[in-house]
Amino acid sequence: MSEPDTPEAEGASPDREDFVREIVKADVASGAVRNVVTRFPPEPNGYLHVGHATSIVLNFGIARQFDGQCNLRMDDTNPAKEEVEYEESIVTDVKWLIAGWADHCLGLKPRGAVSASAAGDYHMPAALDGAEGLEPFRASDYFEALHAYAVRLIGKGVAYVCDHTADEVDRMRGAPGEKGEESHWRYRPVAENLDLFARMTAGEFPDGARTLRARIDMASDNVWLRDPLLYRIRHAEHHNTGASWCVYPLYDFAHGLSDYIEGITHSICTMEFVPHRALYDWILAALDLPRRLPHQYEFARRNVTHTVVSKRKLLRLVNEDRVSGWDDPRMPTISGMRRRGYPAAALRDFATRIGVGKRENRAEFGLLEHCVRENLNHSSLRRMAVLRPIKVVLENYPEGQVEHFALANNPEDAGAGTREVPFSRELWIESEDFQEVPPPKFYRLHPGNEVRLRGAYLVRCTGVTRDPATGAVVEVRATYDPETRSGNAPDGRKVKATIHWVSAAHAVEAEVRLYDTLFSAEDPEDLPDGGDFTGTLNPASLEIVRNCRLEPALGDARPGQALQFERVGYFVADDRESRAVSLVFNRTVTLKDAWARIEKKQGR
RNA sequence: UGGGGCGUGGCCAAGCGGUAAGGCACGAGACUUUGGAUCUCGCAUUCGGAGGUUCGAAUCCUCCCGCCCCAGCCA
Repeated sequence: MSEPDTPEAEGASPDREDFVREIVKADVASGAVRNVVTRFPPEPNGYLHVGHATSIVLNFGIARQFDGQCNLRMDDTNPAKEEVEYEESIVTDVKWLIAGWADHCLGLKPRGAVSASAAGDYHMPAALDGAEGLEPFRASDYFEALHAYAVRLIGKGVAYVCDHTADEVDRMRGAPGEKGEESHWRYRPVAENLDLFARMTAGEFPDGARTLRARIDMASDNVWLRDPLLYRIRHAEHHNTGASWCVYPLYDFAHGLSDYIEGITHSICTMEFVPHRALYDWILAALDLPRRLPHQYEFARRNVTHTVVSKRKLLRLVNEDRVSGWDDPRMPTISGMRRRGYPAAALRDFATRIGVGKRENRAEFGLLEHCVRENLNHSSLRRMAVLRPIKVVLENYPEGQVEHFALANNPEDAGAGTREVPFSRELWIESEDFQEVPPPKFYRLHPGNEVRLRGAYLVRCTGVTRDPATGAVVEVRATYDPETRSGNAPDGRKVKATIHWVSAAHAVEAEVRLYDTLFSAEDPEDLPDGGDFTGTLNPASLEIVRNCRLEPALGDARPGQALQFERVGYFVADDRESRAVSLVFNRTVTLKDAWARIEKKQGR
């Protein structure tokens, strides 16, 4: 089959074929669907996380591939759990994730609620691109429409007001495998239902006193078809509609109709909603709607090792101060990953690589890191930073002399230019780059050995200076070869290692935060009986290193700018914590470390 | 014990009756002024299991096994 799809803005992740795309493609080919419209409908009761990211990439990716659109919608039908703070973070995160990739597919709407057409249809298509004052769609902007649809259902005799208590309803629904019991009010006359529903809406009854239910089949094998609840009474203010309502629709009633109102063609959700599909279809079919009906398709939620994505658990981490907040760089939230320095394109690449399927899955965290490294290798500025400094004195380098070396900002990208790095007699090097007694295969600095100082000279270690009291090495002594300026020896001799350095006199100090996975366990939720997931929290997930010595160019690092501290890892200045007095850098991800593997093999 | 979904290498995942893609991880080597990057090579005689249909089965049929979801007035 020919592939009309165009090459990607980011060559690494072409839109992949998956079962959802196959369905969409077939619908377009058959003419069943003309304009593809998907939607991303989070409930604003928490911050978006990696799982949402994969859903965003799927939904916007499809919109993008088929020249359609993807509506951002707040699924805000529960006034008790939702907040504007979350809504704002969701908009920010979605825009950030799709920026430069699918912005043109983002479906938004003008302010305000839907209203009915003359024919009584409720339709709210996305606003034209570039229109003023757009905002996300909101299920709460359909409350009026939803209510009208509920009244129609009552009028058709397929919905009724039920007076049973919550406990009774639960009990009468019956367990899977047995039949349910019909409500005493199941055959209430239409007029009485209409009156009661109006009075529920008017606030005559307390919370929980009555509900509106669909009359479907109490004997169904599918428990979601056993007269599901459509509306409940909640005397609560809603963050969008204020005190206008005291009855609120439930998910199953609101969702399919919201899809219909927006003209969604493919409503993609996760596997746990498979049993709900029959209800989704029932509601839409029962209303005799004039326009094409949306359809629901389900895929398996994507999981990642060493983390959790349940909102309840993420909320606990925040509330119990296990992390500094929703955007703690260790959090699997989009805002956390952004703050940690993960590029949006890397997240999209990750989502594309793990694919879309119906199987349970848990992608390795290492794959996410791979995607981040691959992106950053091409985009980050190289800098030198010594995290745990030890001083090296070049015995034969003139005191007071300063040279400047022009080092490439990115060897992978000649266009990135160079910057000047000062060099002098006293330097800081990484303490782990010096070993007084070198282990096997250790090519870096040790007495008698010669190494290259990146972009500068070859130096040979001549010895150490010790603290007379403790005997500890306080300083490494070395000589440099003036003939090796810029790193090559005229006699052609080779060194096996290149190490990074910072001129002591010119160094900038900073604090660096090293992150590891938040949880030690691959699956933090796979617990021995009765255990709590916080028990698998990684005690070493954050290490703060102070008094790091950085090359001067890092003194004015711009927050958000991707950096590679050569030989150490990728970093980003923290826009929240950095102050003039002490810069703070977050480690995005380490560089791959072949030496660590050798050490491991050597059993150390 | 009802209904539904799913089982392809360590992880993810193509495959849609014609003889097991790809990525990550891992291993070996080359190259290297980042022990980074890059490059090369290796890595499932077999697709949860057992039968059957077929010239031919991961793909079709039957039975079995395993895992997950569903009894919120949450989404």
